[in-house]
Amino acid sequence: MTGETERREAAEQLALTLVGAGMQRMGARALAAFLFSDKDSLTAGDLADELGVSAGSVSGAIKMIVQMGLIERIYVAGSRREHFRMRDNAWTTLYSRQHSVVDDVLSAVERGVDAVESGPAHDRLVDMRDFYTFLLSEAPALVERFERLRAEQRRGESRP
Amino acid sequence: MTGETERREAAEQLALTLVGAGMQRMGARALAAFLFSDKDSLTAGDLADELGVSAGSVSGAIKMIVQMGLIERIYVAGSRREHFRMRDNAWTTLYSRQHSVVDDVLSAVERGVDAVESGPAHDRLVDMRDFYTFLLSEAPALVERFERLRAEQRRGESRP
DNA sequence: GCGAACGTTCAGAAATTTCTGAAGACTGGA
DNA sequence: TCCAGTCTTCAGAAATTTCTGAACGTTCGC
Repeated sequence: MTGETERREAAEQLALTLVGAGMQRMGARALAAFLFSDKDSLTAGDLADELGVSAGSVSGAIKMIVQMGLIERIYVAGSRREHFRMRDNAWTTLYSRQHSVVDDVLSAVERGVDAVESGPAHDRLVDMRDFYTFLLSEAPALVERFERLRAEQRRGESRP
Repeated sequence: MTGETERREAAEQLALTLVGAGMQRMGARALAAFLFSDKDSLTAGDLADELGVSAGSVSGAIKMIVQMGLIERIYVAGSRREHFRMRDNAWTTLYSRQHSVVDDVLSAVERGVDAVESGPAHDRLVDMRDFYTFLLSEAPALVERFERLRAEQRRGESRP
């Protein structure tokens, strides 16, 4: 709908929001660059130019969002450089991985449940454990439902 | 099951895990103190003693976890101090509030969808929007399901 | 092998966050 | 009104995180 300036601004705006949501600054900016790029893939050098930061920063940012499962390396014939692009199922992947953080919390809560005699504190810890256990148990079905829904939408679009 | 030392250790362990999950240090320690306490309520002074930190730090930590919806102020007859305790539905509340962060992200994504001509970037942004919109739409039903489940469990326990 | 193009690592600089302690504000009792 | 107890605020100190730039690998073409 608009020009390059608006695109950049929207990208930076999204990056800022992600930082507000707890993401690291450079990782968020790099992610936004991937989201908003019409190229098939970006290299570390592309990112450094686009974001105006050092190669070192880019290296760290890429490492982070690769390990979050949001981008992946792809091999481009005839290019020696490392190309990256967003993964197809980036968001459902991210959602699932975030639950491993919940797993860690749950382990710590479990330890608390064991360490505390029955009483108010014990009950509170059990409540916390029960809720997050429930969340974990429901997550896969949620993702599955989303994917089914999306598949249906796609079918619907292709025969209009 | 054990003594005061184990309880403290389990509390500090949980606090550390929460920090790893992105929570602020002092807020996490205060929250753990509430979780692991058998008292009906804690005052700012109690917390400062328990955690061994300044009144200023405690003030900030309490403000934070109140605003997260995890603890609430209660009025204790005959005491001039401010008493706090964990809220009954702390975890479902937290889960729901976290989604207002998602709301912010969605707004930024929406802006991106508008700012970008159709093409790969546009498609990517639409994908992202669709997933998080789906998550938001499913959250209330998820919480409701949990509460129904818990209510059933409680009924089961009371007539054994 | 050699050299050039890229990427990574890491020590230190810069920026940011977090904590403290002192000063101040509020509350209820005398 | 004054006072004592309690909590909040805020400037600056301390700790932590983040970024840079230079040195070091790696890889590929020649």
